[in-house]
Amino acid sequence: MKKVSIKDIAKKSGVSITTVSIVLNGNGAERKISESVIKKIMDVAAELNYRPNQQAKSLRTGKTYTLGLIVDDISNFFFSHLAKTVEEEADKFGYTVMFCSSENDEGKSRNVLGSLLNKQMDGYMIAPTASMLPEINQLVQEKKPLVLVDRFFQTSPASYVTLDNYKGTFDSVTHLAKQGYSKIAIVTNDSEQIQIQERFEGYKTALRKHKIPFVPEYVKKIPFKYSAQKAVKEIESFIASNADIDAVLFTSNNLGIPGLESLKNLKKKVGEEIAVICFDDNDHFRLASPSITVISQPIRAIGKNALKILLDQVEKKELSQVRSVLQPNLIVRESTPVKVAPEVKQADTAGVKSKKRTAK
Amino acid sequence: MKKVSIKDIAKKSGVSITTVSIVLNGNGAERKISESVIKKIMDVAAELNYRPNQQAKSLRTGKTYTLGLIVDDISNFFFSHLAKTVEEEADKFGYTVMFCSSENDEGKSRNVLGSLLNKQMDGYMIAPTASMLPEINQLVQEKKPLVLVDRFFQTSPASYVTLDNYKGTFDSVTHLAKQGYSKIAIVTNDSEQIQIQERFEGYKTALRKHKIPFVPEYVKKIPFKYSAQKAVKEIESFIASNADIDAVLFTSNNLGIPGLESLKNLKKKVGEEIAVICFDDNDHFRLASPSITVISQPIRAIGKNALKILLDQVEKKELSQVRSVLQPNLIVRESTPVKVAPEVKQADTAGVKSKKRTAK
DNA sequence: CTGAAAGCGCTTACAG
DNA sequence: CTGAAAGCGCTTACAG
Repeated sequence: MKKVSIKDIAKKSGVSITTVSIVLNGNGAERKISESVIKKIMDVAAELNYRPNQQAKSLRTGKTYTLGLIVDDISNFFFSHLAKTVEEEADKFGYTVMFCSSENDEGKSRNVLGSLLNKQMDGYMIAPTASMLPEINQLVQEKKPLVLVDRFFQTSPASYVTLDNYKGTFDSVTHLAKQGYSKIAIVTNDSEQIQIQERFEGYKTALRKHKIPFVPEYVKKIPFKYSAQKAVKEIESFIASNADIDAVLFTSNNLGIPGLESLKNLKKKVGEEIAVICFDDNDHFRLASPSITVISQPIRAIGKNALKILLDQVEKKELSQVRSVLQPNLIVRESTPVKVAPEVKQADTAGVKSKKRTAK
Repeated sequence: MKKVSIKDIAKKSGVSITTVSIVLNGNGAERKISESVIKKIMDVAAELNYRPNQQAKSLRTGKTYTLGLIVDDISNFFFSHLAKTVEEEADKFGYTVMFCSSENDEGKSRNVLGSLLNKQMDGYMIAPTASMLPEINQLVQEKKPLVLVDRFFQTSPASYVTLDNYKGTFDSVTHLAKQGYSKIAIVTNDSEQIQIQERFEGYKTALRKHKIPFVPEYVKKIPFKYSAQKAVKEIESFIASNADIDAVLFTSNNLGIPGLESLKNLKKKVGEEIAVICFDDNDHFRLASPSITVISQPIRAIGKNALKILLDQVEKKELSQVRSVLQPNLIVRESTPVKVAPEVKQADTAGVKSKKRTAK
């Protein structure tokens, strides 16, 4: 009753394992195996409830039909939805996906990548941490199918799909400026990661364009490693000590949720006392009262694109670097109304800059 | 430059592959391989950037160090958090996890289970759909390590970890009754799944206990398959056509989010015009205004327990059925204040039942 | 202390 | 039309 193999089927059908293998792989007709033998083999296989051992197949053929996905944290809204899409799409092509969380940790990411490598994934989809650059380049050099998601390295030849992060924050600040806000804080991550940098650049450039002075005190950087609780505390004291800001931009889901909690704790009325924009949409931002204006990422498109790029490599259809940059989508909701300034000044961007702020 | 194997290391070190295998598995000392040979082999392996082929190892040893996880939908809050815990814990023991979404679909779940089976997982953790019963029993019969999560089959000898679902809804209704509500609706799934049934039982029993009549019109069952949008519409018309209800209980995250959206659309004031309790906690319920009273599941504990049960089977430490039932936690928030009835009746449960409702 | 050989379950030229 | 044999990259008795 133990594990049935093609050997068992061969014996029971009275043919060789070669024939069984051919038939089971659907090449019976092509190889002109007789109808009766094909039927016999199929029947016996079904009867014995045969399951091909993918390990053995892979060892022989070099294909595992398994893809490895490494993200920061699978429970994060963005990544779990990305994983869903990737899995759905992969399934269509007969691939299963193995996922790992890097926890944004150098050691952990090295470990999980190593273990995926040992398990011979057919391809790798990775949201890399900064420390992974050497490994990423090594993968490219070894010509392993690989696509980076959410982030990438400017110096690396690895393919990637990412968001136009710059545009995301640029559009946010532009929207805030148009609504009459001029004391726009940004809460972002303390990270060298390209997407974080670009979000910050978009913020600064948009301020300049709208003639709003850049105020270093309005910038808060939270380390990735902080727990949500710790982030809440930090953001709370940041907002409290900058009582004059009239708008705040959270550059990720992971910052926006704690951010809103901070504002709730401080009893700052969102949309009235302070305008809020968050990166990444989610249920809470949509359903909150007031609902939150967001920069939404086209998560499904990101996942689909990345998977396509990856499978094109796996199937050797496209091996050169492909860079896919998708556009974010500003969804205006209730948290960013036209500003009703105490001075009842016209909500005109040009007019707002006048009052030069002195460093505190 | 292609794939380095132990053969390459053997050649370069001038020893046999047997010796290489022994050393690489850390049994060099035990097998009394000379220090110098060990060092030589290790050096060569490092130099060649050797990676053991897990496929080959597995084929030989029968262990893949991979666990399969099948859930409804990995992007769902409950399951993505469960996945995170499972992955974290598995990693501690050297296992990687492969996840699949069954999408609550008979065909899809059969497919994903089949492909995991072919890939020879060391163990299976499954949130089974009703249709999976035969496959589940087959797994048990074949003595494959298996643990069910979130749901189980009363007739099946498979181990499981689940929530005391009955208590979850029972406590909810009790809380509502104590707060003075007596027209308590329930929005649940249209499903035979045990956990759904139990939640419904808890609701009915609690009503009886608090002498609140059970009103069939107050029950709304939404099919699993409905999209969130469709659920919103259904719940909206349900609430609209039962204007007299004073409280509503959503028996899952997947119902609570659309449910709150419905109430928002209807401009029904949560906590004032209608009390709300949801199953499963999440960011939105916690941060909403008013915040939502919930029955929270100890997701981490569920994941940890399930993984332990599974690994105990994998390592043959405990092979008999183990049933783990964890307790839910009622977190009272702002959506279920003491009822201020128009009649200013005492918030006394016994007194409330008086006014007999006529079927609409 | 170390190595030759068998075998895990498959596929794939090659031969007839 | 079908089969014998080699081999994928490992581990593991067994022998010396």
